[in-house]
Amino acid sequence: MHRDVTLREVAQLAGVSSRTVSNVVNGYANVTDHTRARVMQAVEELGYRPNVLARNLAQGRSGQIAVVVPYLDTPYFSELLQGIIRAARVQGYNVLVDQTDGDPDHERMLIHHGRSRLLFDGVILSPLGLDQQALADHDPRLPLVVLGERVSQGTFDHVGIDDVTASRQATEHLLDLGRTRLAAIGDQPYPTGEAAQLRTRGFREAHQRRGARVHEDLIVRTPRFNRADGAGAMRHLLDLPEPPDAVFCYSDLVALGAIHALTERGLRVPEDVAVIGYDDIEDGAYANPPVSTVSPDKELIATTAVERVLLRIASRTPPPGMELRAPHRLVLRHSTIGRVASSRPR
Amino acid sequence: MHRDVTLREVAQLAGVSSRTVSNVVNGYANVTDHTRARVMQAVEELGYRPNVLARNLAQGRSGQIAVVVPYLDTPYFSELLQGIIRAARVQGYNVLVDQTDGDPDHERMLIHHGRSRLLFDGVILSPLGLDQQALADHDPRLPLVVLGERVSQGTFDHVGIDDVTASRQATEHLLDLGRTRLAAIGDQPYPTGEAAQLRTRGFREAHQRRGARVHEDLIVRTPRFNRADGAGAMRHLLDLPEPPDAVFCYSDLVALGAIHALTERGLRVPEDVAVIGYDDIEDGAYANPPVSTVSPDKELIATTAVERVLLRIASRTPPPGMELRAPHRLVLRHSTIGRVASSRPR
DNA sequence: CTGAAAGCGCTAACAG
DNA sequence: CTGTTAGCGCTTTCAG
Repeated sequence: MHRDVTLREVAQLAGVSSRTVSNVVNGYANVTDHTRARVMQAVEELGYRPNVLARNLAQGRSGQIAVVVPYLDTPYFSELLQGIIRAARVQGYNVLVDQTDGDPDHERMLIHHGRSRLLFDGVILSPLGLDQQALADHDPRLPLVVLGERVSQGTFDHVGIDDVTASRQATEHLLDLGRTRLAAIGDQPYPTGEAAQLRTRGFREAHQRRGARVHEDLIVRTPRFNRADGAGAMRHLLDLPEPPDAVFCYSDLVALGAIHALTERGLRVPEDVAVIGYDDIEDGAYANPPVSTVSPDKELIATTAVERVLLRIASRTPPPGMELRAPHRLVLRHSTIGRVASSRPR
Repeated sequence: MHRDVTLREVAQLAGVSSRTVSNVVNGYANVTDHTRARVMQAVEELGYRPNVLARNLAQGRSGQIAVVVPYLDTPYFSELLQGIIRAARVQGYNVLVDQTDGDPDHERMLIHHGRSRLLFDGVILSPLGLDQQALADHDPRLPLVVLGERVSQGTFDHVGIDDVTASRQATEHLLDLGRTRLAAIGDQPYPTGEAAQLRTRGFREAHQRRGARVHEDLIVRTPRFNRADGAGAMRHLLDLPEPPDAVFCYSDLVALGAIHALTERGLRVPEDVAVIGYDDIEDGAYANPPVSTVSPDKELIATTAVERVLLRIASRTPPPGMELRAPHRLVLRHSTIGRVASSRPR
């Protein structure tokens, strides 16, 4: 393994100082066309490529952001991650991905800059194990953007959609279908379950607005928002003396699990039970039946998160924490309205 | 923003040289218990945390591997990525994730060490746009592990399953069900479609073994292995004068798309058409009906890939390229065998 | 087992 | 517009 070409060698060959080469390589305009050409030629000739490690050390930044999600195999997160990586690359940033499995200690470590400094310049975090309190305690020097349904504490940005409104609209849709016994799957009445609680609030508000009464025993808790939880909760609901005729699920995975359980029992969706989900993942569109859902603008969430974290990285003094709301819309498919609409997704 | 604590400051406080602190921090045994304790205390007291950037430069390695997949929102890749990140973390490595969208230039850039040196110490690549030829041309100094169905060229490792056998078994299963008009969705008869070609080969071999004849017009090409392609291909097949009574899909997504199209036309799976997929993604298990599939040992593929790339990184002289085969098994669900088996996945 | 000191390759004051 | 030079903070050879 022969030694790599260094900046200095390029400078030597081009007959200029290393400072000038650095300027050329980094596009700092202060160079004559003529010198630039000479330098470029030397770069070509020697096959020079900058050593990021040295640059990082000299600049005191890594040019990387960390994206931290609870579970990578959750379609919602992978779809989001995709957008984040694209947006970051455009800005010349690389993305370090980490998965926490919802482990609070792991999440806590990350908002304190990991176990070593400077590995990443900022973090985009989708918290699961940490509540508001714990999040507020993050290293104030670490540019942080939080995704999901937490509220900004002034020291970091928060990007998400209006969960209460979205949930209310989803529930109203079910009520407007003439359904009367609505279930909700996914409540989490404890500090780290803020996302879930906002959705439950929307669920209640919808009933209130439509003058319907909430069936408290049809609000089911689940530890996570995955398929297995959805299926389990649905089975539980079907075992009740008076099962629901519609279900608002706190994620599309939960909805898919619920539909799985319904089918298993020989029930039809939506004829016997209407189902609506949340997140608008691709699986939902192709499921049988295709699942109605709350569709957040994921692309915008991703680009906004990247934009904000880079802005924080670039700022000398940390900007105040902002609350950023992306738009959402209700996407109606067979799982609530039946085969009346065109069935072809996309 | 106050300056960070450096190794030297710790050394000063502990009354030892920086060399010793370095030894302690990195666990190089050559230190007295006594000195170690003193150093540790100083570390605590000052809240010292090593600066990775400096360490990287001094060591000439980044402690990162790049994982490069065509599409992050493809469940198969996100499930694999999950395993890779876990395995890498155990070894103290961070994972840089990149998505190529199958762009050959992007892939080519990566196997030549990206646009700058040392950003990552090795690469795990799932190629899509590059064929054997192009892959063989990778920077020989870059530790490389290739996933999927390519064959090692001697200069990198290849980790995958035995596609021909797996595909043959899936097809035999359909034939053994008594189906006679088998379709295959996903063929790609061009240089970068090696994965697809191996599956087509297995499809043919199965017919041969069972003494059945291959219906050439039922082998459908698709540019990708996603839901939309699956649905499109299935619609095409259903428009034929004599549609198939069973379909072997080259991915579970294709299978889900195919089932979507079948349901749309009012056909029943598997009564009218049996469907089997490939990859064993979670969606398949919860789909309606649950999808039979070829299940590769993803966990093993992930850990093996990490193991091999780290081994290559650690080796002074590059080890010869190895061909590593992970096991697979056939998972039978309703989409081929109907409701006879237990329906609860997992 | 520990100390001193020379880099790692690049950036960015500070002149000129 | 370009050259000189002093770091960035850590690792690591070489002595002792």
